[in-house]
Amino acid sequence: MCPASSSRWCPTPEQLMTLRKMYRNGVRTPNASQIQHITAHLSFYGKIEGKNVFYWFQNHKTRDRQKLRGKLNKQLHLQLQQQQQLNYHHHHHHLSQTSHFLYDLGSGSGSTSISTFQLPFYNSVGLFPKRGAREASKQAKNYPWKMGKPEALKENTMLTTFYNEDWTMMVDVGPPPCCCPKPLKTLELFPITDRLKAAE
Amino acid sequence: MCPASSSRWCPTPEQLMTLRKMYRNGVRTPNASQIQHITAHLSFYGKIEGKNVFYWFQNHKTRDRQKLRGKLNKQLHLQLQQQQQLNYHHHHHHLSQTSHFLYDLGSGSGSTSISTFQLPFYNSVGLFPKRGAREASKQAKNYPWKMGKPEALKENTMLTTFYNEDWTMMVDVGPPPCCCPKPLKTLELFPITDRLKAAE
DNA sequence: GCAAATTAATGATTTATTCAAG
DNA sequence: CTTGAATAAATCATTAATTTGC
Repeated sequence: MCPASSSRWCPTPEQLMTLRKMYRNGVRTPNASQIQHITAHLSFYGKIEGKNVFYWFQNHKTRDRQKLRGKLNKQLHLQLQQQQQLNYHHHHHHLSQTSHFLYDLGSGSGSTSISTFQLPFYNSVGLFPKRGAREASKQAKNYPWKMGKPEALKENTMLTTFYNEDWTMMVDVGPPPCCCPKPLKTLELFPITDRLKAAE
Repeated sequence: MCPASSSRWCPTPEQLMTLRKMYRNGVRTPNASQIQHITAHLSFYGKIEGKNVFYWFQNHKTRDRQKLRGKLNKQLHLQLQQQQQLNYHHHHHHLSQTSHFLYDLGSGSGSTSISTFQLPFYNSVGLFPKRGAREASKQAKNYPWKMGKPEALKENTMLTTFYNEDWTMMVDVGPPPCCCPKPLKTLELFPITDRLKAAE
């Protein structure tokens, strides 16, 4: 165990047990006060500093999340594959019909219980007089997701490669007024300005 | 997860990852065109509709704000507490050497020649050049665990019995409004009035 | 059995974010 | 637009587990 001249804290079993227990009980990011308490009391079992406690919770929380995420990913892997295959078929099925598939997926791929166009929006807006006229009018329009088909996308046949960092950036920035300058598959659609902040 | 017959959208990990990334990159309220893009491309990873994207951003934005607000409130409380503690420390700095080992272990064990007592998060990061950052940062940064030694503990001679389930729970749950039924020493320092969750 | 070598855990730092206040 | 405050994610670095060759 920790060499006498260790440069880092080595929790004793008791300390570890205690920290874990606290974690289980919901402690995640103890504040300074709590850290002090914990440190003070754990110091009974061995050398320990406040920062050790601080770091321990940080790391434990993070790694717990990671572990969980990994699990979920694995669990979803099968379903994912299935979905992807479905999508693949779906895409291929419609591919011959050119532009249709894209927005079809967008608004119709789901069970689409709803006949599309009523809903939620009205809830949030119409019911609340609070909203200013400006917002109301803004939302009075069709919901965003009901829009027409994005023509620019219809020609994209390489989804697998299309989705990438650049695309993300592009979408992030928000659409510049002009449309695709170059009709190439991915990047050309959106002249990437460096500004990441989209206008609100 | 999502049962095949689920009535609501269950984002796949890839979808979630992508959405989060876009959020991080600044997307907040994508317009219809953007939603179409996003939906179309995310549909590659699984079933998804435009409204899902729309709602996701709505909800994420809202919840992010809520979370932040909560955090800020907490921090306010913290700052106050810490200030109080600082004052306390200044007044009682040399009170007793008896159980010195306790807090000494807590904050003075390492090189840590830091003079403690600086307000946490009085962070002057960036003032220090990259190299030697290790040493420098030790002094430059202030973290919650940099707070003063818990003087209150100095007089606590019953750690063995004090540290128990109850204490753990106390720290975990966060302090109930009422103060300790048992006036133990350590508790006095932190009149934990705070429900960790402050008023909105 | 036992160390050197290698790998897995995990402690400690640094970096990149977030929203909103100024 | 910039900055404040505080992470949480990513990364670095050291310790513990373990494997391996003898």
